[in-house]
Amino acid sequence: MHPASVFVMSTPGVRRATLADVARRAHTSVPTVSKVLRGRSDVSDGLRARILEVIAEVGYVRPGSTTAVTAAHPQPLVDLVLAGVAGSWANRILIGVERAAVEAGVDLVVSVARGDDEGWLQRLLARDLGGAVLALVDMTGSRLAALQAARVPVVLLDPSRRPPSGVSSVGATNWAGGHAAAEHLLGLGHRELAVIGGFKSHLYSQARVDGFRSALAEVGIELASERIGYGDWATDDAEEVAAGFLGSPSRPTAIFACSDDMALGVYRAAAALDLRIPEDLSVVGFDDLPEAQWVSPALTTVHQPIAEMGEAALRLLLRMRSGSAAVDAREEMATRLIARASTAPPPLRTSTS
Amino acid sequence: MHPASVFVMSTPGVRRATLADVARRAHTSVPTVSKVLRGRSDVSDGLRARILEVIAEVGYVRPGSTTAVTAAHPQPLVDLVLAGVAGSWANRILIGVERAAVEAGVDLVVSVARGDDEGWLQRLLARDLGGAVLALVDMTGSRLAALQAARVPVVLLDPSRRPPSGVSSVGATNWAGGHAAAEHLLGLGHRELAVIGGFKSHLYSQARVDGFRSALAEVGIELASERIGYGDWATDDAEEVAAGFLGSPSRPTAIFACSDDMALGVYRAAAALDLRIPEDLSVVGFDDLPEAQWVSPALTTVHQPIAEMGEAALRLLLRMRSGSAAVDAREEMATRLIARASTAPPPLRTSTS
DNA sequence: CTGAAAGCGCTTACAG
DNA sequence: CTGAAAGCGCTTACAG
Repeated sequence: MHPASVFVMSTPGVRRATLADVARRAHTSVPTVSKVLRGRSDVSDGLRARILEVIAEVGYVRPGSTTAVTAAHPQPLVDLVLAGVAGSWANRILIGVERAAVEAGVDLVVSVARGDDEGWLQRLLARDLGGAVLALVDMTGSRLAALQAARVPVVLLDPSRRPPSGVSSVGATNWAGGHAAAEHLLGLGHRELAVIGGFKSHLYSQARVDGFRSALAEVGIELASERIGYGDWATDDAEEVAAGFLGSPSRPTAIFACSDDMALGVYRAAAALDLRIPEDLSVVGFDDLPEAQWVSPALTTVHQPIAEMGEAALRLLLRMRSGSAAVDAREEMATRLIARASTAPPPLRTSTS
Repeated sequence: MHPASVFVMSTPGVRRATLADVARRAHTSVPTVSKVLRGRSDVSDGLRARILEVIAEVGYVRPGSTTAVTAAHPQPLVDLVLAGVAGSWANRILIGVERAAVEAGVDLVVSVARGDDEGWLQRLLARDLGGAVLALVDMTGSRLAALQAARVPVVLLDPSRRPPSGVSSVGATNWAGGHAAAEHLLGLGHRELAVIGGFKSHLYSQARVDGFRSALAEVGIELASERIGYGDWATDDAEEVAAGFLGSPSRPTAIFACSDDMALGVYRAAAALDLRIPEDLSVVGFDDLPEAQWVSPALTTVHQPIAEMGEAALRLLLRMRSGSAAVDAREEMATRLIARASTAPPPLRTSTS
């Protein structure tokens, strides 16, 4: 770097360059730089060239210029794109992202992407923003490509599929969460366990089921395929799957549902068979939605730090933008089991296996 | 072209007004005018009003403002400023405002204003956006003044105090809601009623209490002053007030709490005295938060269409911006009583009054 | 609260 | 050509 850079005390980007900065680095005076900027002819070609060079170097922009307002926002905008803004999941994401945005002094543009609507993408590209956190369930390759081509830094928040290389993401420790659910049930004495996963193609479904299975394997329990079911993440579907488990002769004493919504389906299936929770059946969910505290009995579940994931996503984005983080980072926030009233030791059985 | 030149077109041939011009005409100093423009609070209301008048009169525009740029290329951004982003109230506002924004094809910048932090205001003024919906509990006159001086259209969402003239707002029919609560309880046969309001200075508290009182007066029941209490909108404070009502010899058979949070305080006070709801005591809340459905017994409450208020606020803002709505409009969205399990006919009494 | 004073970033007029 | 000096519009820090 040029030795004269010693004069540029503050970090570039924090303080906007002034005419004085340019003058100093070009070894000339402020009035002369002003002349160059105003297109006056009474400046020698050599000096003008040197000044123009420095102007480009330090990124000087005239106050009030269009570039100044559009490109050099003192506080840039960052996008948060959500599949919807209603619901606890979206709200907690927003809480976290907003918290980090306030802290960093950036403003947040919140867009909603519904189905095939690409209005948000067009507007985002038109605005030429500082970056985007995408909390979309379904992020197609073409949309990502458009963002990459426009050099918009992007972080995927809890993507359902493995992101393409070169795309950063933030998620939760799903495997560890499934593992913790199994350990909790094993610790209570359960040996007859079943699991209900979500869509098989979803990363977090696979990871939760795998973590659960691994913990069982560690104590020598093989999870039979009849004890693994899959739902569509929603209550109704899980109710059917649970009914299948509970209606079989080798009824499990505990079920791990990979979402709280699905755990509620297990509640319903148990109620239909007059099985009491937790006396006859223990249930563990995943997510820790607000409902988990309200339902009766209160649901033991694996807490996902959703707001913290949002916070981490925005921070990662800002680090990527400033060049201090790789563009294909992956961060995972820790999950933890919250023991409530839906789990207890298994009922005593007449026949011991 | 200098952006400001577009604005100068409105007064051709005339030198652009400066702070000094404004100061002179307002018989004050340049620093004071500067303060008003930046939304600082340390200017007296009278002086601020005079300065704002002169600013409008001479058509002063902040240099470097993007007014011209925005006029040439309307950036479809609108601000939503919230006191916080967590909680059901904020979330429902956001849902409504976002819905209307998507519909209108504008993007939403969500800012959080915490206490005395004025970062959001500085950023908003720097961006010079298409307008702002302010869902702040506490909107000081100095901040509004800065927005008015910058010609940013503004709509206050459910303001706690009557907005100054020239400022639009959207609220709920609070008086009608209090009236409906009373009618519901009267219809069940209650004659011994009490009410718990929120902060006396809050518009919506006064209106709810007044509506309640009016409905009683219509059937010839005078609400005694011992039957009117005030809390701070929160559960704890309301519990104390309710304990006072319920501990008195002339115990009411029904209590109307002006917020759901306060209604939960009534629940607690009743539980502490072994009073059953609704057999011994009927309770009506206000807001219809999600909790109202989850608590036991489910709370009868006055529903506030919060998302719809958000929607209305953004629509009003866009109409104001396009000139098809007055800048001092007031819209009220209808509340409605949702009867659940916390209200029933009053208990039979041995002594009839 | 109010505004005099100092300061900042830029422009203008002009001496060399 | 070049840049010191004066000036302009605005902001900030602070005395009263």
